[in-house]
Amino acid sequence: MRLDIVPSGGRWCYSVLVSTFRHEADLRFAVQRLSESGAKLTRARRAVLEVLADSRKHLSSTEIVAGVLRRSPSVGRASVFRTLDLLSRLAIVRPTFLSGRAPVYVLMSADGHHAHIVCPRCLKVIEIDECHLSRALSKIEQEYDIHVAGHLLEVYSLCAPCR
Amino acid sequence: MRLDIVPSGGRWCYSVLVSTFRHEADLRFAVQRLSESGAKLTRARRAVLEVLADSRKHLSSTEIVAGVLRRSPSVGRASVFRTLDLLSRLAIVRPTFLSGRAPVYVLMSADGHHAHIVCPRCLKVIEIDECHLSRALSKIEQEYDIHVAGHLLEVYSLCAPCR
DNA sequence: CCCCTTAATGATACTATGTATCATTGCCCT
DNA sequence: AGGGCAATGATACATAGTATCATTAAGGGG
Repeated sequence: MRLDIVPSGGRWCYSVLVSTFRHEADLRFAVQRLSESGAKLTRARRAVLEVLADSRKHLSSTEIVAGVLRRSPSVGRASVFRTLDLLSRLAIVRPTFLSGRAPVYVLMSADGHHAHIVCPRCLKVIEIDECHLSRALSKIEQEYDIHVAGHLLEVYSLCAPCR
Repeated sequence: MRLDIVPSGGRWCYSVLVSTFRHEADLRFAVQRLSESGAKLTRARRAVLEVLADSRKHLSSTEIVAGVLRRSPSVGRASVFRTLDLLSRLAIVRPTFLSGRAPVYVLMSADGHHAHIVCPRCLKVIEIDECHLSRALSKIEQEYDIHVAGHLLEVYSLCAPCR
């Protein structure tokens, strides 16, 4: 079972991840990466992925647990956390600290990157589709003699209404 | 008291921040930003900053609490967390998830940015001094009509020994 | 330089988040 | 279809972070 595409968030990750699944395609991609890694597609894992895919907003671990219990009451709390850890190791989600009370899981794209803008006043999050980082990353690859597997970019900036 | 340069990490941040204070200059910058914000420079806050400044490695909230208690036994647990929250709101530190068991606080530079490479195998962290993002950020500023106040870049890549 | 205001503290008790354990189940390969 | 073993669910637990509130001390104004 191939893991560690990105370091696991570990204990605290679960409480701070929020989903940005927005399309059926994201769900299919996640299921595929899961099965490619050798992990079994169990009821608990399916439930977590479905909750993430169904949500139109970022979810905290608490919200994910609640959603899973609503959908599949027999799924255990611990399995939700285990699944979030797994998804995080597989770079399917990535925990970030967006706001104090609503930490979130962000979904990494298929090639392992994610970018968003956070407004520090209203805590709104704007997903960035194209982050224009390829040039900068090439330079970093050269300088540090590495091969970039993925990246997370957070930009802090007031949004238009807050300005 | 001007806050919210960057959203507070909130509850979970404290356990996942790690310091990257490495120079006296960083400490002075932090003290200055603290006083500029209107916050008082108390014994508890001084102790937290000194622990961060003294460490040559990333620290979890638990390690920070321990370090503060060693240095100033009278400082209360809660004040350490309150201070970490404050520092995070002032963009002096920023919580990130580096590894499962050793989440860390990263120090933002004076102009509000930070970048590092994380090796997903050995969890080593390499700080990036120059991240070459200015061009990419300009494009993002144009596209989204924002003025970037700071950013965090995490690059995931195996380090040389692990490759 | 010493009050005085009030932000901040420290102590305690508490809540919430994540985890170890382990007997049991069910996924998936052949 | 069956069996091995990954994964589960339940429970109890450990640890991280917070609310509360009486008390203290930072630091600005007089």
